[in-house]
Amino acid sequence: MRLTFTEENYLKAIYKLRERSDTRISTNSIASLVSTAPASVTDMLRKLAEKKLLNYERYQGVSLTLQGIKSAVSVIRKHRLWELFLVEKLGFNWDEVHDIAEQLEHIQSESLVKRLYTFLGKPKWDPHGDPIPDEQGNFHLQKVFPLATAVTNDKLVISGVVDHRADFLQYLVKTGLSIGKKITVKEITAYDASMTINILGIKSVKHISAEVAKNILVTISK
Amino acid sequence: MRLTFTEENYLKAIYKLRERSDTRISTNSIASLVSTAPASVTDMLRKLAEKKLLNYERYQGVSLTLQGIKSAVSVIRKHRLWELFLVEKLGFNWDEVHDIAEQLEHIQSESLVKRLYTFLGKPKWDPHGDPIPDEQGNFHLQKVFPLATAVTNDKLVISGVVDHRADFLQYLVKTGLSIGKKITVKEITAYDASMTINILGIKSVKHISAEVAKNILVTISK
DNA sequence: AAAATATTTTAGATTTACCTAAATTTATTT
DNA sequence: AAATAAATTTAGGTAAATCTAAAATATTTT
Repeated sequence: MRLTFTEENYLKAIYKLRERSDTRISTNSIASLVSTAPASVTDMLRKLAEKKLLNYERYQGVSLTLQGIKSAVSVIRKHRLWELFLVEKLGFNWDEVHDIAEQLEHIQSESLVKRLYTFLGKPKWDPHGDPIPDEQGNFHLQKVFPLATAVTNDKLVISGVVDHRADFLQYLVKTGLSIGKKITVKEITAYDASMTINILGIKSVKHISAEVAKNILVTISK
Repeated sequence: MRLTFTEENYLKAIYKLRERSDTRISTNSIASLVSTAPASVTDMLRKLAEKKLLNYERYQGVSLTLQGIKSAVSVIRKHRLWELFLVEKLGFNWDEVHDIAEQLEHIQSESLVKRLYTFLGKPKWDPHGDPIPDEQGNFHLQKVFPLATAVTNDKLVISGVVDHRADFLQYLVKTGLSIGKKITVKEITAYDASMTINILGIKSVKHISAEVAKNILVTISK
């Protein structure tokens, strides 16, 4: 089924809300994610329900159908592949690519996605550390957790972020905390939960606040 | 000025019609190029004239303003850069890329175009042999003419096509007549203007009709 | 130059995605 | 369990890009 630009954005937003928490997905939360009035969301939900992309009963919230999930994942896959392309091949910084990928994710061509995927070396992760679903829509699983929950002497790999805002990403880049970097937790200050960490290959240690640690995702380093 | 997808397509169509012949650009010809009803074209022309992208007086045809030309050339530049990307980097055949480039040409990001241009090695020609305008919108000039106007013993390089339809391009590929190929005109049959040519590096000669020769563009080989 | 034909424009609708304001339903307080 | 507040939907409209049918203008033919 061919979807419009706007329909795809709604499905993507609903998919993300579903991922973010497992409470009911409200009209208002969708409205704020896609930046429209709640009344417009109601219109669109009715339309998408008619197309069998989601289940909707007035006042009762929504849930994606299998078809809706597939469409959303396909858009997310394209978004992440394009982001990786922009960073890896065109040399953009990872904090500059979001808006361009928001446009590119709607380009319709199965063969284009297939070739782009191969061109990029069948990647599993995008530059923000988010997983890229495969052709069947399956995500490559990995135990990702916030750095804030780590303990002293943990050896970790930075694999993503919770907060995707540009100023946070810029701070990370400046501090040398980019995706893939291996770090060791040296010390955790009890009273404010701030952390002292070492970045592999760098002599000095870095001190980061609990707030920052909450927004950095890591995996165990083998 | 930010233009919509549709506005850009109208400007591109008008630019192409202007290139194709220097008679008046009619409402009907635009309508057929953008596949809409003439009445819709009238509406759009009025709108684009209001935005100072073209000069329009009812019943008198249109002409692009400087601003309109700039916008059209920018879209054409993006189209051709993306086509080259698809062929050179993703391995598409040159007869498969048009529809995808029609979508990609509308992605809005100056820095993306700049980086793509550099990534592709600041190219001057797209895979169909059409010139890619530079950042200032200037085309790299070259004396390109139809193969049909060549004479016996001319040594030429295939540099483009007049007819961009898929079946013609497929015929060319199958016959070995791709962009950049060097050829020599061996014989021209007087009564039907068909040609016998030799492709550099191939022993046998090829026989092509006058119709085909009219649709192949060549330059003098040095 | 009148008539016939072709082109172009106007008039009036439609569809998509949006809006605001008012009404309705659900959730939370008191 | 009323009352109040919050969330959601309905009602009625708008702008962009399209359409068909009819009217106006231009061009070509006789």
